[in-house]
Amino acid sequence: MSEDPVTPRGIPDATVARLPVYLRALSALADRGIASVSSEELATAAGVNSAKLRKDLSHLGSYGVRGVGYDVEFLVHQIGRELGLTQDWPVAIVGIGNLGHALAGYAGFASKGFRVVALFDVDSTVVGDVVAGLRVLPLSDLAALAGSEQIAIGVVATPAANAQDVCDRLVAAGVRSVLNFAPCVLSVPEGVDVRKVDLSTELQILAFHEQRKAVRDLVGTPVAELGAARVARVAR
Amino acid sequence: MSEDPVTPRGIPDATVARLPVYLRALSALADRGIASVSSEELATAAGVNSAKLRKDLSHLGSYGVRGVGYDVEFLVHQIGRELGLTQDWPVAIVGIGNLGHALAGYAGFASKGFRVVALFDVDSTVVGDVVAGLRVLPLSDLAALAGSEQIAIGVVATPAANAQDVCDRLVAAGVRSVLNFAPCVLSVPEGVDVRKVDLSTELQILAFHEQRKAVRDLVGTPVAELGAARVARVAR
DNA sequence: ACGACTTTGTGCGCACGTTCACAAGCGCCT
DNA sequence: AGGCGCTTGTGAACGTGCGCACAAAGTCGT
Repeated sequence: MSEDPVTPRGIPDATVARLPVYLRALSALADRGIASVSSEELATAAGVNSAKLRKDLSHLGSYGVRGVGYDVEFLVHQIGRELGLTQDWPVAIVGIGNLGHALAGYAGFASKGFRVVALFDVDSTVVGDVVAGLRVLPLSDLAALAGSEQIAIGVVATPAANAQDVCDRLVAAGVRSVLNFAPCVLSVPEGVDVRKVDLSTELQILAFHEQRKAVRDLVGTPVAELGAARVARVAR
Repeated sequence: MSEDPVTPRGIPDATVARLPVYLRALSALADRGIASVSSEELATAAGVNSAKLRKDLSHLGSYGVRGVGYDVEFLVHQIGRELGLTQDWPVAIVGIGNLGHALAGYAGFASKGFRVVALFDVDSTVVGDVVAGLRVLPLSDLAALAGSEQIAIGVVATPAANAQDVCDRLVAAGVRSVLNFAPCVLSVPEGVDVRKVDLSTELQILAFHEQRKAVRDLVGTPVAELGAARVARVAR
């Protein structure tokens, strides 16, 4: 539901997820004055396999010259256009706590055409403050913004308890792309995209692997059955 | 390189990535006093397919009673143990800017056994400040911490330019799990895990889909070839 | 005590993503 | 001008993950 395995007749999701990485690597190369790059070099810079990189880029079109490589400047432009970075994306942040503050002030937003245009919070002690040059508005003002300036992307930086309510209001205000920092699942109607950024989840995944490594070290076996955890399963 | 497609002889990566979500949903149920839950209910709460949920859980063992469901309390314990949440994970945060501040004060850390034990920064105007009850140490003190208290997880919250250097120092200090918030790829030796949390990337992915939706709306065609972007490709 | 109902655990087919390996294509050097 | 070397673009094989659908297994009612 509300999730396409592949962008219809277009670029695979896995590829789309990597394009920003390529773009950043290319930008870095451009800053260093490098005009041309081979798939091998770019792949190393982006931390991926060169064949994967080439297949990814081939989805955009046949840019790139055999025997030479890719024109850095040109590729930056093409990827940027494909990602929709030529236009300006108005962003609203809801929840101006610690994280919301940090997000509002994050320089990485502006550099790629994302413009924070509104900040919201329920807490009346925060409303009215000026953060990163913007006055924090009460959450009730969100509905009004639907008519005036359209918001493309809504960022949810509230506690989990309020996240669904905030999300619903964003959707009601016409937002169809939500970036969720709250540790919870958001349910949205068809046609609305949600992406989750979850600190706690990432840490737990790291902890899992860390635990694996610790056990491996103790046992000294390179790839050992973990015992303890699944005695019952082995015994079945 | 340095990335296992599947945890050897163990739980698939895709499953591990979902376990924290299940855990959170289960904790919420437990808080509401619910003792038992079916795969269907839990799957809905976690936003996944029920068959997928059952298969995921089956990797941990055969907990769950046919005709009844899963014992919430017990499952919380099992998933927690599998993720290594029964132990305490010492975390160090490097880069106490806007984001570092927010991370240091993030309550979600403590709740799952992650304990922030040290804060570092290069900036001498920040060093010495007390953030979230911890004194910010100079980056040069990082090496010393390797001997005394072992750090399990290092969080990189610096600008991209410093990230690789910081990461190298963390690894040198014995850290084998890194959570990277800097918008860049980190290269690490074998045996070290890196997970990336990237604002800008997430926004760009949302922008891509948003652009697709905008084009679809304009054209009115449900699943249309996008033209413009790939005329050259069609003509081949 | 037995049968009907419910829910788990999983075998199987399918689609997606990744990687290898190579043919096609382009520039450069002689 | 022609061949040689380099790099792209992609066909094909492989592995992984996902979801359906069903048998196994346990509970509850009578």
